[in-house]
Amino acid sequence: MRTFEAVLAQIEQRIAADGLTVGDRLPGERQLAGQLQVGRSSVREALRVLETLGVVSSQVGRGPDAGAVLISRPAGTLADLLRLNLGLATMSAREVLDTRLMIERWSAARVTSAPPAMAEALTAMDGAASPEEFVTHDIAFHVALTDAAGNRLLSAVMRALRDALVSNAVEAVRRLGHTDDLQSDHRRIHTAIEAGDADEAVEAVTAHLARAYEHVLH
Amino acid sequence: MRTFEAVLAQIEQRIAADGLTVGDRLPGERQLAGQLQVGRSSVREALRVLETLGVVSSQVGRGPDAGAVLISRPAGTLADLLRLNLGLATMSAREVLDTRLMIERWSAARVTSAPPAMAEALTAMDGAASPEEFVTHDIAFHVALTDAAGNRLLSAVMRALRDALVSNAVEAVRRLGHTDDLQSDHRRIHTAIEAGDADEAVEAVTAHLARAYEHVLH
DNA sequence: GAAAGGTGTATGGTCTGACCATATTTGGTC
DNA sequence: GACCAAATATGGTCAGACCATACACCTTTC
Repeated sequence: MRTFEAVLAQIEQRIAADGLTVGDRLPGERQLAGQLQVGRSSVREALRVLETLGVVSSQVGRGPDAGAVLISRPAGTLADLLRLNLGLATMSAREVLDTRLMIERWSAARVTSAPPAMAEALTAMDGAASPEEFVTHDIAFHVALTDAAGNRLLSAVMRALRDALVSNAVEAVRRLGHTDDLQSDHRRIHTAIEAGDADEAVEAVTAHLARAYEHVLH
Repeated sequence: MRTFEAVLAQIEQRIAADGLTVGDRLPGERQLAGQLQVGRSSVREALRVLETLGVVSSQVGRGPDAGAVLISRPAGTLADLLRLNLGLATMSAREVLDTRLMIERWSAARVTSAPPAMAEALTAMDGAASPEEFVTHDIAFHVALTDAAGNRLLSAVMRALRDALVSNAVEAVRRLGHTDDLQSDHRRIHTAIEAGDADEAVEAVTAHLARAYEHVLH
């Protein structure tokens, strides 16, 4: 086992044993290296791994907030994961989009009321001047839908999908030229959720994404 | 921007520009450091990030296979992500299990034929002597179901969920004492898929996981 | 006493150079 | 041709140094 992996295991074990939680600080790199009898570079590589996994955040300087602080932000890691694996062609855009459809259908079937963020995104989309702006609010609409389902893991995945596909979406809207159909889809989804009609909400989401797929794929 | 982040961006840009794919090699750490005019430690931290994301694998020694080779193994990263975030209590076991239910329902609705791996896991479960052994084959059964749906992203997520929850599952089976009900569920799922009855397959998966949930949660 | 400013210091970030273990390549030897 | 030893390129690790940053602390000033 490489040294930094042993450090990783030690840190993880300490988090569990000491009951550390979000906001708590880890010892400094030099102190950690001394305690574990390893070089500072090995500690740094372990911390880099934890940072990549969205578990710690390093702050320079001095004071209560300096050093490696425990956080929990899996969305960024997921986004990197999707982006790089899409780049290596071991995942297709089709698979990513199908996953999104699955999550949104699941969410639409479970939300009991439309969150304010959905209505806000809806009105903001009306005034969108550019494809970029439209996609920004469109994404906010769909993320709000997922958030309303109350599953933080799915919310994180949805945000990652968003980041991985935003450029495709902007390009698709640009090719499409207009957003009237997409907008009416949005209103249909919103209305169904506000009415508490889960089946209609699922159907509306499915129809909306099917329409969008035609323009995103290829 | 930190130096290693710039290195990261450069490497990613190079992968895209040169059309590198799985199996291709990156330059050595020293050579990369020289090309980018940075220290070797910065290159190493960047490579550590890529390794964490399941995109490169480093081999020591000399020869065609030595050095940083491009791979694509997102499952390990996802497993680490879930395990650490479960440890920090920003995700609950309930949310993870609901995600699994969603994926398995989605998969059950789409598979057209049961893969051989499902039948194998089914017969292996009959002879399982310990909870550990039973869970091993149970997992193989469910992973095979997801694999049959043909979405590599979902397969990777399913494998990550498996790794994150295997200890919970073993404990649940131990408490339960017997696996008769779970086994009959498995046969029902398998039969439904072989018969091509998607609705029945989804219903069987839902009932099976609902039963399992009672013993895993709390 | 309070405000302002300067100094000290602990932190992460980076670089350099060295050494080790490993695994292949190379070249010599029988 | 087969075998063995040396050279070499690779990642892995360590030690030490220096930098930029941001807070802590003390001094000065009013």
